[in-house]
Amino acid sequence: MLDVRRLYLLRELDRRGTIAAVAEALTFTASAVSQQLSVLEREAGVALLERSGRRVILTPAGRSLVAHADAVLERLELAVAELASAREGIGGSLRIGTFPSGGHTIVPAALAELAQRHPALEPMVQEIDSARVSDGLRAGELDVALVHDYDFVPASPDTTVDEVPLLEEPMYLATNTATKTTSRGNTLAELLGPYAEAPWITAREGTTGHAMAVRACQAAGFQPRIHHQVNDFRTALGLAAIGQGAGFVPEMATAHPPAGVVLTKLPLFRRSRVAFRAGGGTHPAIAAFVAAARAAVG
Amino acid sequence: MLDVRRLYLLRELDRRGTIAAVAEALTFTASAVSQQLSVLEREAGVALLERSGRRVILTPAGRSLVAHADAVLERLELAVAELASAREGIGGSLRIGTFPSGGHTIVPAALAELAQRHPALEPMVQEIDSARVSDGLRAGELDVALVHDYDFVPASPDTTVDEVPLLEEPMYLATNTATKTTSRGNTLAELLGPYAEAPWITAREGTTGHAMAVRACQAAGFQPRIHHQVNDFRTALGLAAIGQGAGFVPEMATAHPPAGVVLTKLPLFRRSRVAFRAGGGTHPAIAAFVAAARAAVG
DNA sequence: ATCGAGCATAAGTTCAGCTTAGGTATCTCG
DNA sequence: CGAGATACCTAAGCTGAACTTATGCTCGAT
Repeated sequence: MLDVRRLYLLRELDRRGTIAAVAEALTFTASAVSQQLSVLEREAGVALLERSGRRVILTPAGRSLVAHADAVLERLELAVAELASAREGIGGSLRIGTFPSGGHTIVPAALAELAQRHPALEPMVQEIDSARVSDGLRAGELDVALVHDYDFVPASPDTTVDEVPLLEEPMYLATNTATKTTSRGNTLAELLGPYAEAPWITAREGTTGHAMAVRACQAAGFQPRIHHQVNDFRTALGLAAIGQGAGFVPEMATAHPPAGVVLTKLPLFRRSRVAFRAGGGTHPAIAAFVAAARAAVG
Repeated sequence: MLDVRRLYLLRELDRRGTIAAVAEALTFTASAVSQQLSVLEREAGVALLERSGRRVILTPAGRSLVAHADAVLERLELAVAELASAREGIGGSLRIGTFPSGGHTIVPAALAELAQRHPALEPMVQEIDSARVSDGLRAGELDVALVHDYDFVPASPDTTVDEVPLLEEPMYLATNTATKTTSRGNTLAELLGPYAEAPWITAREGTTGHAMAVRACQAAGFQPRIHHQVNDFRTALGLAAIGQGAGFVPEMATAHPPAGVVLTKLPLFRRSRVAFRAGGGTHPAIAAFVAAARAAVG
């Protein structure tokens, strides 16, 4: 019988790219991971890895084995969820990951609801970059996470993670009274066009928020001149208010804008979702969090 | 992560009924099995077993966990099959189980075919009672097996075993020239009725062949007086030939009947199939055996 | 009553799987 | 182009999980 722990290592290698990264994530030494993968390969009787420069890559056989590993681990997750729901009551710790603006808004409301309904549950919140959520879930560092994506920046599909939609909110263009121009229409190009030469305020490079801003401007026909890179939407609004440029903010951040800001609703959306390990959706603590998060967004 | 080896033990306990039987089948001590199941139960956080007299039975939670174990192990079997097909060539040992009359006829023909096509494959044949085939497959003592069932004796469905049909053959009533009566019809009752008071030759008590004979006679309206219990159809034909009674034989055994035997085709069928572990159907050696067996039965 | 079957627990043993240590090949950068 | 960093592998030693052995307890059959 194939050892599922070794299949798990193979899967992590596929996702993380190097043995060293797998070892680091699972707090082993690289040697241990290498040895276990060697054993797996010997048992398989087929080459699963091959060296490529100083790293290793999976052979086709290795990749198809990862697909089986995904299926097996998903089913095990389902079994764990069922056992958890068989235990009476919801309790224990629940590790929650969230993107920063989710932390401000959805999370406190959801946690208040959750604490009231399930006092034995100990939520542990942790801000995390959306791109690292999948790794965190697989490694067991997180049980559930709030994630989002934008138009123009589709999330890459990931079979190891299940997601339930939470919220779809329009993005707003934040400018100020001085720079505001009367728009001639309400397509994205018409709304953004007047700011083709303006300085822009975006999220930090490498984030999906940044990519969304760039691609939205490109779709409107220009390359934005980015002056400010801040992840905090309140800061972005503050900069826009004092005429430092134009920026994108989600509806969630528009509740109490600073004086002088002008907000224009855009035909551009951000979708927030709750993510968890594939098969984990029936886990009572996760299901309770999902329910609380949905209640929190109304 | 749940340990799949422990889930495997739980599944075997569900199938075999006692910890001692599981231990015996897997060549462990009962103590080892008991300890591992205790650990599984502790990890699960739910009662999986409860004592019932001097044995243990699975709780509902335990049984539902077994269902997950079935799914996981089936997927692992699929992975193993795929790895085997990725290895170039078909070789290694293939453990074949067969019921006795299959051993006479189908198996030699199939093995000749198999040896010609795949000389590196080492078939290992073993006669085995059909009732024990499922256990043997799960325990890895067998890779593939010829099994059969009869009308009136349906095989109990088993999710851990996949089967492909091989042959459906009519059963024959074997009598001799002296005792033969002219039948007035061709329903089972009409054909068997004249022998209601005759002595009968059946397979040994506890086999499906025995159960079939009894139930067929009951369906024809009488309780057979069983004088001889032999599993070997040649022997049964020999007894019938010398006027020792009436018996049932499958078409497969009617090729060269002894002198004096009268064979009457009955509206009663025996179905032969090839069985293997669920998920194992794509294993190249198993697929090759299935193909050879189908070729052998024409 | 007695005995065997079945399971659990305690204690001792063994080996799979880990770390440490050291070596090789590859990539990067001054 | 040489030095250092990175990534992996192998050898050797160590540790704990999982096994066996030994023992006791309970239940059911004779």
